[in-house]
Amino acid sequence: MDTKKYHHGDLKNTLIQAGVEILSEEGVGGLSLRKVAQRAGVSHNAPYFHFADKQALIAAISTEGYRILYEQLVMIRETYKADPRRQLVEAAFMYLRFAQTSPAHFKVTFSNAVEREEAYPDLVAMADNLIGELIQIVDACQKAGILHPAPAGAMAVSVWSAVHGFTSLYIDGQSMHDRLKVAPVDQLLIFTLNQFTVADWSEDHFPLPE
Amino acid sequence: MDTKKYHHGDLKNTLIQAGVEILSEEGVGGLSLRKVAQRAGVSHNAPYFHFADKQALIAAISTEGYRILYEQLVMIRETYKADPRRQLVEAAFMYLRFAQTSPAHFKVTFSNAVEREEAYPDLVAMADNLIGELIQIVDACQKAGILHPAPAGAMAVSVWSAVHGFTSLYIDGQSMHDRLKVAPVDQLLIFTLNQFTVADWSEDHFPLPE
DNA sequence: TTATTATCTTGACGTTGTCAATATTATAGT
DNA sequence: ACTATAATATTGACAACGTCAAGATAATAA
Repeated sequence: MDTKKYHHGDLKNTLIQAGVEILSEEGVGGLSLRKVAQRAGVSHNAPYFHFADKQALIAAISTEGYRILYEQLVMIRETYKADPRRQLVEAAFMYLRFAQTSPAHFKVTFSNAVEREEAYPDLVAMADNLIGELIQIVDACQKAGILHPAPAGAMAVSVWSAVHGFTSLYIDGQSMHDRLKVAPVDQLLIFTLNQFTVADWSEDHFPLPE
Repeated sequence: MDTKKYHHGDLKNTLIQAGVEILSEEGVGGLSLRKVAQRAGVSHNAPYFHFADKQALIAAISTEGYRILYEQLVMIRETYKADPRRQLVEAAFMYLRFAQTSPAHFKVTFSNAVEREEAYPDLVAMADNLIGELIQIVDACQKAGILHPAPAGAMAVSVWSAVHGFTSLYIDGQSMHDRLKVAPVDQLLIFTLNQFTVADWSEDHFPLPE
C-alpha cells in the first residue's frame, strides 16, 4: 500500500509472496527468513525493516491465508446470492481445496505459529472478516430453513469446526481417511455437512459440487 | 522396553519425557534436540543413538500424545460401559481438556510436524488404536439410537472432525470463540455434539459432564 | 580375556534468527 | 539547490541449532 517505491519498491509484499512460494515448494520446514530474503533478491537482514522478527513474517503469511479464504467466500456469496445451501457447500469445498492445493500455507495460516495474536491487528482483522462472511452464510441457511435456528454464531462455530477439523485431519497425512477408506473425501465432507441439516439424515441435502 | 540398562538406563523414554516437559514449559518453539539432551543429562549428540533425527523424536512425542488419548478413551469406555451417550460426551471433553492442559503437546501430536507418517510404524499403530476406540464408541451410540445409523467409520470421521476442529480452533488463540463470545466453550462443545444426534436439535441430548 | 557391539562424548560444520555498525537512498526543510 | 533527517539496505558478527565424524567407554559375546 503505502510501503513502496523506496530502494526496492514493495519489498514487504515481495517477501510475503516469496514466503508463500517457499511454503508451496519446500513445506513448512523450509521456511526461513534468510531464504525469503534471498528469493526476494535482498540481503539476509533486509526483512527486518518490514518485519520485527520471523513471527511477524509468519503472521503476515497467515493473514494472507485468511485473505484468500475471505475473498473466495465473498465471491461465493455473490455468485450464489439466492442459494444459501449452495453457498455453504461451495464454501466447505473451497476450504478443502485450498488446504489440498496449498497444505503448507493452510497449516501456517491456522497452526498458531503465531503465539500472541493480539500483537498482529491485521491478522485479527482479516480473521474477523472471514468469520463475518461465515456467519452471513450460516444465517442465510438458517433463514432458508436449511440449518437449525440456533444463534448464528454458535452454529457458525460448529459448522466451521467440522469443516476445519475435517480438512486438518485430512491433510495431516490423511491419518484417518487413508486408514478407514470408508468413502472418497468429497463424499465424506458432504456427509459431514449433512449432519447439520434440519431434515432427516438419510437424504442428501447438500449435493456434490461440479 | 528393551532399550534399557546401558550407560544411562532408559534414555529413549527419558528423552521423550523431557521433550514433553519442554513443550509444556516453553511451547512448540522451545523444543530442540540439544535442550532435550541437556535436560536428560546427556551430551548434545546422545539422542542420535535413539532417534534418527529431530523428526523421529517428534514422531515419538506425537505417538505419546496418541497413547494418552487412547488410554483415556479405553478408561472412559470401561467406566461408562452401559452408557454410550456418556462415553461420547466424556470422550469429547477429555479431548478438549487434553488440548487445554497441554496445548503444545496437542499441537505436536496432530500438527504433522511429521511429514512421512509411514516411516514411523509405532505412530501409525497408536493412531489406529485411537481410531478403533473412537469407532467403538460411535458404533455403540448408533446401536443405542443416539447417532444416525450410517457406516460407523463415516460417522466417526464426522464426529472426530467436529471435536478436533473445535478443539484446534479453540487453542489456536481462541480465534473464533474470543471474538464471538456466543457461549462458554463447554456449552459450545455440547452444542456441536448435539448436531450429530438423531432427535430434534432443540433438546440437549448430551449433558455437560461434572 | 579378548573381540565386538551398543552407547555416549567431543569436536566440527553449515544454517538459522537476530543484533550492531555502516552505507545508501529518498524525503523534508530551508 | 543543498543540507539534514529519516527510511531502507548491506555487511559482519554471535549464539543456538541439526547433524556428521571420530573417538571413548561400557556392556555383551566369544
